[in-house]
Amino acid sequence: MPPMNFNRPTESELEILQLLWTEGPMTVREVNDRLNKVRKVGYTTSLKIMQIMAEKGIVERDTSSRTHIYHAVISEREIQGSLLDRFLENTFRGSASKLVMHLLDGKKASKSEVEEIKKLIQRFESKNKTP
Amino acid sequence: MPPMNFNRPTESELEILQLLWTEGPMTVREVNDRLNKVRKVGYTTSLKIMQIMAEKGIVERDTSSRTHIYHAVISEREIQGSLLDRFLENTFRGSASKLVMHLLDGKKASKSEVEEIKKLIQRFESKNKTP
DNA sequence: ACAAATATACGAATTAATTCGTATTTAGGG
DNA sequence: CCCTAAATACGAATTAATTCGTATATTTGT
Repeated sequence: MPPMNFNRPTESELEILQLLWTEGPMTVREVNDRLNKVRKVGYTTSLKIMQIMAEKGIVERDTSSRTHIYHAVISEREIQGSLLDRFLENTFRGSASKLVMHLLDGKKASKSEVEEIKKLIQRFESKNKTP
Repeated sequence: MPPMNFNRPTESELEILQLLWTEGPMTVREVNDRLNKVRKVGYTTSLKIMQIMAEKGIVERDTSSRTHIYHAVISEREIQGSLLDRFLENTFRGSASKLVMHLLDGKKASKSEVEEIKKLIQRFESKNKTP
C-alpha cells in the first residue's frame, strides 16, 4: 500500500478541523453553531463540507445513530507541518528565519510568545549539542 | 482615501511576484522562461496571470515599447506580513510559538537558520529591554 | 519587402471550492 | 398515531483560479 496520498485540506475544511481538534468529535449541528458565532453559514453548507472531508478520508463519522458524529482522522501536527512546508516555500522561498523575523516584527507574537520561542530555541540547542 | 484595499495574491501570482522581487523588473518571456525551469507553463498562461495582476494593481508595466516590462508594486515585506497573519490564524489559531516549534522540529530550518533565528531573538530582546 | 518569429489581447474551457435549495427519511411530542 | 422538527443526501448554481487556443499586430532577419 502506498503511504497514504496526502490530502491538503482547504481553508473551510481547516476551519472545521480546528474545531474537531480542539473540542473533540462533534455533530454537524454543533460545528455549524460554532461557525455561526463568527459568521453566517447555512447548515447544509457545513454538512456538505463535512461530507466531502469524510469522502477524502480527512474525517470519519459514526453513523450508528441518525445524527452522525464526526472526528478528525489526520492529526493536527501532521497537517500543520505539511501546510507550513508549503507556505514557507511559497511565501518565504524556504527562509525560516525570514518568517520568524516577521513574527517578531509585527504584533504577531506577544511578549510571552517570544519568551516561549526563546525557550524552544534553547531546548533545541541543548538537544543538538555535540556530546 | 481608505488605506488601499488589500489584494491577496493567489499562489500563481505569488510565484511570479517572487521572481520580480528577487530579480527585478522583467518581461513575460523572462518570467515564463524561469517558470519553465521548474515546471511546464504555456507562455500565454504566464501572460494572462501577469495581465490580471496588472489589472489588480499588484504589478505595473512599462508599455512604451512593444515588449512590456513588469515590476512589482506591492512590497515583499507587506505581502509576506499579510499572508503570514492569515496563515498563522488559519493554521495555528494564532499561536506563533507553535509555528516556530514546527519550524525547529522538522527539517524546515537548517542549523544555520536556527543560528540566525537565535540572533533575531537576541536583537529583539535588547531592543525591548526596559531602559 | 516579405516570411517567420514574437508580442499582446481576448475569450473560453476546465477545475476546484463554496454555497445552498430541495427531496427524502427518521424521531419524538402531543 | 400523526405531525412537526431535525437530519442526511444529492444536485446544481456561483465564484475564482488556472490554463491555453486563436486572432491580430509588430519586429526582424535575409
